[in-house]
Amino acid sequence: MEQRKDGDGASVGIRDVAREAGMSVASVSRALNQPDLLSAKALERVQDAIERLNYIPNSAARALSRQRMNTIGAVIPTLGHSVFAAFIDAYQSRAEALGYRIVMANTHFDAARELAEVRNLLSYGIEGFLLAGETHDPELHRLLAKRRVPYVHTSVFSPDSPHPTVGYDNRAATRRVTDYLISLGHRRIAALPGPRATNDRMVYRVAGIREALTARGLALPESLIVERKYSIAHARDGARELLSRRPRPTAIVCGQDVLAFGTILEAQEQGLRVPEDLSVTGFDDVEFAAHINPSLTTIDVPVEDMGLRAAEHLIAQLNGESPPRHLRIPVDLVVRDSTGPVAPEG
Amino acid sequence: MEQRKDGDGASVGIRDVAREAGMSVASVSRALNQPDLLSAKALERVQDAIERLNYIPNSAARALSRQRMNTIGAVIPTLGHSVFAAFIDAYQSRAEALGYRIVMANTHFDAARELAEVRNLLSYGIEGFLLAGETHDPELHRLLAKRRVPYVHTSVFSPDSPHPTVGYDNRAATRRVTDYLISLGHRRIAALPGPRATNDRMVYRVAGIREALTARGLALPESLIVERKYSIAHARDGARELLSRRPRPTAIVCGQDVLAFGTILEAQEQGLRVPEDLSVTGFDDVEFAAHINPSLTTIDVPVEDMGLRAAEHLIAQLNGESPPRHLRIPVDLVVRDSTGPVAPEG
DNA sequence: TTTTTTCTGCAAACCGGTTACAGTGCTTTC
DNA sequence: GAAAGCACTGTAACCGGTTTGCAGAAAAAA
Repeated sequence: MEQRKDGDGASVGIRDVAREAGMSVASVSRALNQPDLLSAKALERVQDAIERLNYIPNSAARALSRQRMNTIGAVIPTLGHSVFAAFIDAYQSRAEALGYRIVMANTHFDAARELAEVRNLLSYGIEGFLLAGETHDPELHRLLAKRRVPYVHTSVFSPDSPHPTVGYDNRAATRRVTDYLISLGHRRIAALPGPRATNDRMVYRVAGIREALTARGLALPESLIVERKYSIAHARDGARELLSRRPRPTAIVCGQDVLAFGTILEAQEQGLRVPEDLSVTGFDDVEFAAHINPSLTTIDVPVEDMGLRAAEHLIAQLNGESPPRHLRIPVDLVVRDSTGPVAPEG
Repeated sequence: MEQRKDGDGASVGIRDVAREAGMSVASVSRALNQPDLLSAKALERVQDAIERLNYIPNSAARALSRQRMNTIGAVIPTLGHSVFAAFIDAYQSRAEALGYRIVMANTHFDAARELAEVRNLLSYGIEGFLLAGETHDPELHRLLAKRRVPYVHTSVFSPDSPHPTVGYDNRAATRRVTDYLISLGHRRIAALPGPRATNDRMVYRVAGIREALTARGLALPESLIVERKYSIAHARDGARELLSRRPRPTAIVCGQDVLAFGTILEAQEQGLRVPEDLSVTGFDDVEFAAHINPSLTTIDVPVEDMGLRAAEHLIAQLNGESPPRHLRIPVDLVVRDSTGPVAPEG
């Protein structure tokens, strides 16, 4: 068949190394994979030969033979959101420390695209998947189940789900925020989540707000829920809409810090004081949250820790261990200056 | 040898598909790779069989046989900086559209770690590398050259470099910013870059400031250069140091938007008005730059475009084409409200 | 020196696609 | 009607490590 082969000895194979070292291919392979089985001097001879020839094993051949790639996937909406970026950064670092490589795919909040990506990565030999959230095309889980490929849903904690989760309880988090606002005297509370159709965390976060309100006999009417994409400009637009409602809400619970930042800017532009005239809360506690003016009351999510745990969870599964199916990452309400008591009725 | 094999028909091979379709493996392979060579009905029979068996080709085998992985790497400092995240996001999207996958590695601004990562990814069969900046361990280039693996330096544009670059001229960018400040009457201009030892872009940016000043007979004394890591808190600390110099600088050119944000906050905390008492500039034009108060004068870097171009550049090389060795990504000075004329000497 | 123990080599069969080369059947042309 | 041409399709070698069971060798222990 005559495969392409560089003339310059660019491709050195294990057989070449064996010849150079004056040993068998078996020994070379053993030197690489089970060095304990070799005598010290044999090992050294092999390593010298490897060095001399600048041999780098062909990992496709290795993967084919071993039936493992030592690679796990990260299938997330987008790196454009700092929360995901920091999350994946930690995931990657931990995975690497454990001997795994990361292949990344972005879904851009599109379930069909997510399925296609997973299929693509499966064919690539990916051995485990990190998925964002827990709402996915059912075909996706069917695929993974059929191939027995481990996976973990992240940014959610759902102890009753049959699917492993490593994350936090989104509903409880916004319930807590809302409870806090209620305790400050707020009664007319609005929600500014991200698009719920493509992000189940946002569904839960809105549900949490509603639960807290309902528990106190209050309501979250549809007119006080406005969805906007995750940008400051979109957020301002959404805030404008909410602030035009009459009576005006005294607090807005945002699904994310960027949305909250936009909301504060819009309120200030309209001459409203935050928090005196309007309380605003965020979610995630990104870096700027503590530094904007007023500083943002938000939910702190330890994304680095979550990324690290997700990697460990997946790799434990790959090693045949059975880590706890669900891992809760604790989140905290961080009270800063964007929330305050409701102003006395004017 | 008895390889591990799931009993549940989890691993369907091309031979199984061939059997199911009643055709040869060659035909199945052709159906996947050169469908034109097959008759319509044959193609359909194969596709049906693939569907029925839920066949996903094993890409390790494919890579072994084809001698290509269709995978390129992204070796960057960290995803924690939104600029890199957006950059890689675009890179990944474009690469995927062109049939390539991305494997990521973070160096955390450590050259030794970078070399190790590249070695690691080479053994993985990575066919091309995106590298951040142009200062790297010489061994790295030796390795890549020996194996004839294409690569591209990004975020820099160096037409005289022997190494391909896709990026912008950092020096010219800060020269422009500084010229602008000088035109506003500023004479005592300070620099707040990120750590230069681990980031050559910062070296160039400082050089650009100095060049502009020197051209007007002004100077950038070492006492007016303070390096700080990329966080708001570190930036505030650095700004505090610069603002304690006497006479106080009237403008601070920051190496990055986050640093500029911190500088503005610190100035405001000290009771200085921006831009009346102090002009501040950033670099990158991240999302918040337009929205903070005052909005930030900065250099707009089209990172998405750069990511896309980097992917195209690399893949063109892989296809045996010879793209222009150096590609300049245009950057723009965006004048906003954080800069203004220097106050009349009080 | 003898008996163990510890290494090392051998040679071939994998892993699962790809593809050069050799058909096969069917239509076209003289 | 035979030869030639064409469009498909099948066979089997190959990519480059890994593994294996046992035999032979070297080193360590007795």
